[in-house]
Amino acid sequence: MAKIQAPKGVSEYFPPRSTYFEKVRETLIGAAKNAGYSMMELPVFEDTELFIRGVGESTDVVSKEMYTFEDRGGRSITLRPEGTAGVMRSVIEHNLDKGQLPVKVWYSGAFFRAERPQQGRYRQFYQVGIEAIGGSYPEIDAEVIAVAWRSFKTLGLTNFHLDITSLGDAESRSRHRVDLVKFLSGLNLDEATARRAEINPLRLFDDKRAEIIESMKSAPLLLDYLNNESLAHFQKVQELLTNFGVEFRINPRMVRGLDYYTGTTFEFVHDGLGAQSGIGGGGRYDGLMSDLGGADLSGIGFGIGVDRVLLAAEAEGIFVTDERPIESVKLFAIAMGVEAKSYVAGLVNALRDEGISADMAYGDRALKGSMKAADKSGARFSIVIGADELASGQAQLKDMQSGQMQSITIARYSDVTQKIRSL
RNA sequence: GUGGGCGUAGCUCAGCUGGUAGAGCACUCGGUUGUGGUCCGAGAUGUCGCGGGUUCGAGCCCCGUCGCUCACCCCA
Repeated sequence: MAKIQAPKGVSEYFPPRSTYFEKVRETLIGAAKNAGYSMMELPVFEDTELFIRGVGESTDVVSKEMYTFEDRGGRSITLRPEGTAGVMRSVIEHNLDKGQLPVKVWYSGAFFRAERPQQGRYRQFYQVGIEAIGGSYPEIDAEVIAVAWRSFKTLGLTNFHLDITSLGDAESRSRHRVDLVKFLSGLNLDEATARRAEINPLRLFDDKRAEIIESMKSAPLLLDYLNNESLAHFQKVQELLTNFGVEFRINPRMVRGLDYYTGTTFEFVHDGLGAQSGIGGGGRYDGLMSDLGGADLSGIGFGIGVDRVLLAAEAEGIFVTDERPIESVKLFAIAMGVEAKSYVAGLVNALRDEGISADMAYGDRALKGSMKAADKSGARFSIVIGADELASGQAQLKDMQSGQMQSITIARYSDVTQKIRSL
């Protein structure tokens, strides 16, 4: 029988690495909760129109990276390539924007893009994101950035940096665009590059080729075109971040791939990854809500790539790969002989009933093998129970770290649960 | 979509100018009638990615194909 393989480019996590993945995700979510964000659980597929209108038809994400299919009713469905559009749709649909503002929510889940996979880039990947909708105060910009910053710090990441810039408001952007296009027309660009410039002239700032980087050095920067209002907002955000102790650098050449961004935008970059070095990013979006048929509210949010943060954490040696699980059970019980087997199964079940984590050795392994299983499980204590122990009502409880043993009563399950709870 | 590298044990990999398949780790058992981590010994495990070709003989050479991977592009 031929083995069935996972579809190309998907990431999967299984023990022991899955425990690290979980730790990363929980840390990111924890930072969001800690700042007053509430959970939102959304569908992984949406009406295709949502992403065309929300993310922007001209973006690469929409034009060539979406998983789009027709459902049985003939509707065009797309597996979500990002999280913000879905959140907006749901907020509008359920009138959350008519309640108290800002609406602050977090989400976590799988996202899909049909790209050629490589290190840190998958066709199904995981993101944790937050959105704060309704309110264009600089304090919210600073809060959102600080939440991401704090989550990375809490994880123990050090080898990363934060780039920020402002794309200003529509007025600032269109003034800049005129000059930028004029500048680019004076450059001798190849056909593919010229086409990219036509779709989004800002893209050229992101080009990795040395000659393009060189010729873009004298290109007009959007940051220099911000009007007073946009500039004041951006300066306030910087001031707040500095007060918070969040380190950042202003990168006027930073480019984001989604069309909806306006004003403050930011990106977290890790230095220990391959080519896919962005571990998270986001920004403000002024017109998105109204474009999707909602109230004309501004919002700001970020998306953090869980897969990439895990890679980054591993690159920094945050997770020591000693095979021992980081989360383990309190007691590991081993039975010697058949009668003891059912006693032990009952004991483990009783412990679990009491909320005490417990596991056991199955089958007829030699004691040595069962002790090895106890060791591997990372259990805090182990206990061996055979005919002798059942007869005497006493057994040796072993501390797996120190190796010390103590005699405990096992006559009733409650004797054991009480004892274990007290340790 | 474009280019490079690689497919041999569960994992990481070795395998000479073609001659019938190896190591380390992990696993199981034993050394120590019932106490793990260290040490020692033994054992099990392979359609050498798949299909074809050349050859007396292919893991090795040739062609095709599938997969993985890294980079471009793009992005989390």
